[in-house]
Amino acid sequence: MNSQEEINDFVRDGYKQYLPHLTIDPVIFGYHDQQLKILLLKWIGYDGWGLPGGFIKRRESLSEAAHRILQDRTGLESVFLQQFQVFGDSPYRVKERSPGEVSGKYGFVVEDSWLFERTLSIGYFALVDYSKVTVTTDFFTNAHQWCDVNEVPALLFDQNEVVDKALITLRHQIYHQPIGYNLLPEKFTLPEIHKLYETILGKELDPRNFAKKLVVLGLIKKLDEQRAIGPHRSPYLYQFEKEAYEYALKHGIVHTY
Amino acid sequence: MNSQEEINDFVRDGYKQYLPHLTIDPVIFGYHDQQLKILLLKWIGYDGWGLPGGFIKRRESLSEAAHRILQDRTGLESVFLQQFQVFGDSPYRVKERSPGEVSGKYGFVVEDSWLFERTLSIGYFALVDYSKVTVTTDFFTNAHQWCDVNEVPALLFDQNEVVDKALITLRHQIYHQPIGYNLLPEKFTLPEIHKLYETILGKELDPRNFAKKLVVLGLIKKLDEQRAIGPHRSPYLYQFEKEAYEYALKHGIVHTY
DNA sequence: GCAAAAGTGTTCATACTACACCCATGT
DNA sequence: ACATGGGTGTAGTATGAACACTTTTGC
Repeated sequence: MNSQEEINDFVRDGYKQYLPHLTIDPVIFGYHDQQLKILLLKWIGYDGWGLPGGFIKRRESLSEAAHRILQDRTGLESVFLQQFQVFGDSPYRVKERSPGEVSGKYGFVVEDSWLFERTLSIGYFALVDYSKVTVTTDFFTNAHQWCDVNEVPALLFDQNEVVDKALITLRHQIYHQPIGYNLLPEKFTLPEIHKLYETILGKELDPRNFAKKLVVLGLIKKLDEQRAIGPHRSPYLYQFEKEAYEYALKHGIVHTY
Repeated sequence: MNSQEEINDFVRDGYKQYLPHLTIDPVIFGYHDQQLKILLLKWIGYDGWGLPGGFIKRRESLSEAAHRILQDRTGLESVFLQQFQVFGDSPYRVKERSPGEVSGKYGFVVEDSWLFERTLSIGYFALVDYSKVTVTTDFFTNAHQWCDVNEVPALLFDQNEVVDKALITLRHQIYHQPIGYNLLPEKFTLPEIHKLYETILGKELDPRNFAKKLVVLGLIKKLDEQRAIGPHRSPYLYQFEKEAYEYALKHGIVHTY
């Protein structure tokens, strides 16, 4: 969507193709090089950073929409992607936007548009390896950045709340579901997965207890190979146990009363 | 909403007051007399049981809408009410409804209406004491029942999935948050709260371990009173520790790695 | 041999599980 | 006295937390 004609059509008639009042705003967590970042786009017209986002097509299921939006932005298919909350309480989510807020900022004037109406946002979060991502911007966005989760600037609307909640959900979830399948190479070392967990949780984890736990849960198995890593002892390689991993993804870990 | 004029107005022009394409469908869990039930309504025109539900007003926050809908149906304010998922994947949630599916069934013909358009549903669940509920039906619903969670009939659209997911979420949540404040009298006995947990979880819990846990967590405290219960030993009364309860509600219980 | 990172085992404390008997009450 | 439900304690097991030294490797 980049020709002026397409833009006009989207602004004027987009509601014929998309459901109004609803957007999907994915918080895309990218892990790479021992850092956890989120993808932000610079939105023209608002002059600030915000989440990628998109609308749901009228004849498309909700998860299809979420995956499509993620793929349009990042080029990735089949990553971990999960719905976590609908945002509809913030003042930004209740009021209409004024035409003046948008109109003119894109270089043309719009008097009325479905885009000015109130929109709720369905929050999703995704976990990707950001070195594999090719970010695509469009007419409404002219830049992107991978921003450290600890240094998120003020975002559009209530999106800081969305990001906070996504991070809380991710950290909560990591205690109940395995992660890493999409973030690590097929064969990885204990220090690698250990660091992944530390980075996501934002705290240190005892390496012995950590390794023990993963093995006891049967999520990973040690291979008979090692990786050379320069002037240091070669760590062993591990693999996820696919069945145990899938099972834990589906049924969760732990519970008591 | 019961006069014919109001109905017509709602069917024709309701979209001016409400957001289209979105409903809130609360699964209202009612506990009473050691049974866990959900509230179902009989929907005219579909000739089947379904969840209560409602639309979001254009100038109303999402949680206000959820509470309003709950209150309209049950008369209750300030109960435990929580969003858990948006449903937009089932075939019922992707296609439009045909006018023929609705029109005529209410005793009048409608050719086109915002109600025929695709709707996604935001799932909420609530926990109430159903002996305190006064169910209100309206033009579209002509009966209600409290239905045991283990005997839920086939419901409209994908609502069985909604109910299943609500129950799973409730059972999961009970391990991480205290419940009972809205379901038990202010002073209650150990056997009462014990049975509450057993009923919700659908399994037996050792009474000694259960009581111990609640006390260790500091959620309840023993009072110096007993309740007479006929020809048996009088059980002690307990109260929730409000601060600990609120704290646990907000921050959750447990976690490890 | 040295610097840097990997690997590994044990102890202690806490939390969970399982289990059975006596007590209080009204009839 | 008896039937019914309420109340309580302990021992065994499993799990989590804390903690330090040795090994490997390339230079």
